[in-house]
Amino acid sequence: MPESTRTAPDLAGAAPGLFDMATPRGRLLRIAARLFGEKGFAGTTVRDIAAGLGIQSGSLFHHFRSKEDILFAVMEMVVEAINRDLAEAVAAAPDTAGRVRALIAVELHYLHGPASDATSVLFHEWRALPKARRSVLMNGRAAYFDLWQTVLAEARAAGLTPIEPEILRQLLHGALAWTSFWYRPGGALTPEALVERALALALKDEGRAS
Amino acid sequence: MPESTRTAPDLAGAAPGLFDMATPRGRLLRIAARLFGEKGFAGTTVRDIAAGLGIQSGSLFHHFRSKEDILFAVMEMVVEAINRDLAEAVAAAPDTAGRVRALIAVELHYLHGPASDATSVLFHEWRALPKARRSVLMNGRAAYFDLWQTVLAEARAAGLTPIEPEILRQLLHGALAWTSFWYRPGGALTPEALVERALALALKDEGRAS
Amino acid sequence: MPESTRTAPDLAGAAPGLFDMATPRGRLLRIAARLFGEKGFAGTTVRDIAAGLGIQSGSLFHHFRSKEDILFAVMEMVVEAINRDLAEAVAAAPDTAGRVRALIAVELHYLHGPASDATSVLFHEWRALPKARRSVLMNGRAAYFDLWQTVLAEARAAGLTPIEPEILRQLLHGALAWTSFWYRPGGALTPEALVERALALALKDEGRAS
Amino acid sequence: MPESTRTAPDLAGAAPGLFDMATPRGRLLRIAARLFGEKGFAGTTVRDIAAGLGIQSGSLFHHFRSKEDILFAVMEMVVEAINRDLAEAVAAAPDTAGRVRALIAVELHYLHGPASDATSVLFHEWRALPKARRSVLMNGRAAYFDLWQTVLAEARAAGLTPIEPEILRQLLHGALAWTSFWYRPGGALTPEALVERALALALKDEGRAS
DNA sequence: AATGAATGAGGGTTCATTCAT
DNA sequence: CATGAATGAACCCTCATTCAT
Repeated sequence: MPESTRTAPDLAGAAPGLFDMATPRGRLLRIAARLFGEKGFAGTTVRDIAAGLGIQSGSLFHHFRSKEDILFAVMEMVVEAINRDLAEAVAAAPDTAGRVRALIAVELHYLHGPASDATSVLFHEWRALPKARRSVLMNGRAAYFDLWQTVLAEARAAGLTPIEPEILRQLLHGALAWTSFWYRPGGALTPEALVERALALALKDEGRAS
Repeated sequence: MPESTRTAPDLAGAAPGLFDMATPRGRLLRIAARLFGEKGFAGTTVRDIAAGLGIQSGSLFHHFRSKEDILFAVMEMVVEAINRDLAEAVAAAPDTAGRVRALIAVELHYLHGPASDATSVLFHEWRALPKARRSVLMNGRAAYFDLWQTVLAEARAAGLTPIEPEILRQLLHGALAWTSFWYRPGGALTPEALVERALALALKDEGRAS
Repeated sequence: MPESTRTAPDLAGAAPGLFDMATPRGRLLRIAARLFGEKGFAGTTVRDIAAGLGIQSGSLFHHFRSKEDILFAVMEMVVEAINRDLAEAVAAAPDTAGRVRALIAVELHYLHGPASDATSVLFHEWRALPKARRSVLMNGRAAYFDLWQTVLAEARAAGLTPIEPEILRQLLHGALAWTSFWYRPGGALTPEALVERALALALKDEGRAS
Repeated sequence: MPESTRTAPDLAGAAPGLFDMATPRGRLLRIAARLFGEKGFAGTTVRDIAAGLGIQSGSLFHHFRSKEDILFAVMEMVVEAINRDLAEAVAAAPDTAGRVRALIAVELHYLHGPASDATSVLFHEWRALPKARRSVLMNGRAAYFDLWQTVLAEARAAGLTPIEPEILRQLLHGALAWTSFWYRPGGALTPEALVERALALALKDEGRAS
């Protein structure tokens, strides 16, 4: 188990309000994120979303011009929030390994904390977007990818991994993104422990598992 | 780069005929796998598949009772083939690290070799199946998961990784499955090199990257 | 010919609005009943029904979840209405023979009056319903069958017929239901006269034909 | 109960081979009649019929040019057979009441004896035929209707019924045809007893029920 | 903003029928 | 005669979207 000084940033408090539940728009996005996450974008109908809000399906279109716009808005919110949190967490970390752990912790926190629905959607439903909008999103994620790559390059320079930063980033991203299919917090494996396992995967001699 | 003696099993020749192109059924599955891989199951219409075969959409239903049956058949074929190849490759490997490499190599071969379409579908479209059929598939994959877990337990016992076998299996599965979104053979990174990177991720002191 | 004092209840005015023509739903049911009666349930397409309403076929499904639901709704309305009218007519009849005549008159009125389309459908298209729904309908008709049987038992006790009530009920029901294939009001045989013929069939020494 | 001297013609032996089971065509018609009777013409597919014969659906069309032709052939066979039997039975009857009983007995025998499937189809599926073919069939039934009408006119002249022959014929036809929906031989009510009940319906002072 | 009836294109599927083998 | 793959039209139904109220 990680010692307290190496503990990942607290997972509970972050992204407490990815969506503003005080506004109809925020509530709509929250419901949509949940449904897209559960049943997929294609498997979710606008009627499902409307029913979740207690309104008629036609009324959705006063808030968004299309179902796809809803998906895009969900993704955009995650992109912005994750960018912000990631930068903060990395800045606060004391050393290279801490920065890698921070990246992993933030990503897992998004995948399994209060923003899990929306983050799942961002990670697993991007193929539902037309190419044009995908690239808009990719632009938004550029800073995020840069940050990962910078930190991983630093780690490699420090001899913590033999793998090229870009490849390692992709492999880790897959490993983390996939956790949304098998990991659920609340079981025997705590989120913090999962962070350590992923860190052990990323870096040699880090993250002792058990 | 891996030395020739440690080279992964040749990736080019395996699974040359996942589908029997001599039969209408085999051709249908091949086209369907490609389309499901490109546009997703929901995004592919039976008319798309029929057009790919040069027949009318109604004619599909002489070969399969439903679109879902086609998806299931595609997945089943991959499951069977991958089970077979995996067992063979592991049996032929000389030592623990070799067995882990064999697992990775076979999985990546399926993801990026001649069966890449079908394998992508298996890995990424399982949510399109009703729960009942998902579990049928999971039964078919039990041997596959067992094999992974056995080998990874062996690796951990040998001190090659600190991560619990089940967790490591899931993390690696995600890392590998995700490659279908970013990796394409034929570029600077050869399939064999990718195997070594994944191996370096899995095991300490293995798979020197560069 | 029946004397005026024995005349069956007036056939023209009853059930003026089996379907509420003020609502889209009521208009839909009316058209559907007519088409099902003319071409059978299987021979009627949802496009036929929609065309009869001047809307698109997809719009039907805002009112009913399936074509079968439309059929069921048509039948249900007849069952309820006929139950009500039958009970009223029997209650108003002065004696046993009058009660039998009331039963026949109401049944024929439904078969050839304003509700003729829907009643034909109820009598002749029940095989188009799945068994489960058939029995729901049968439950709804229990009161109706009971009434017939009670009155016919009374008639037999009075020596008006030698036939067991249940058998007589079935035979009469067939005789009356079948009239929808050969009888049309407006010809030489008035509805009232037809009632007397059916009564003569049911009871000895009643309903002098000519 | 009828005395033995008034017993209806034996029901067991007639129409033993409405269809010639020695020929493929005969077997096909037998299967088709059964399926049309059970599930209706519209509810029966040519594949159902073919499956019943153990052949492929395409092969049906070597015997009949269309599904409708099969229906028509089934009906034609019944019409011919029933015409023949009816004429014979009426000729053999000693008196007016005996002739009415013969008509009823033959009709019920067709509806519930070995030819029950085909007869049900003739009586209940005529709406599945296009008008043109319906009238061909009606021509074939003219002799049959004439016979009924002649006998019923005789009965009326003898004071056995007050109802006009044509109307009585239609009412009785309905009563008898409808038995295929509720009566099954083998129960408490024997076919012979059912004949007597129908006779009691048709004629005053005949057919004592119990 | 919300309604709810309507749209209209498209979806998966069925099925009688054809025809080369 | 039988096959079985294919046809092609039609079927019931879904669903994102529109719009008058």
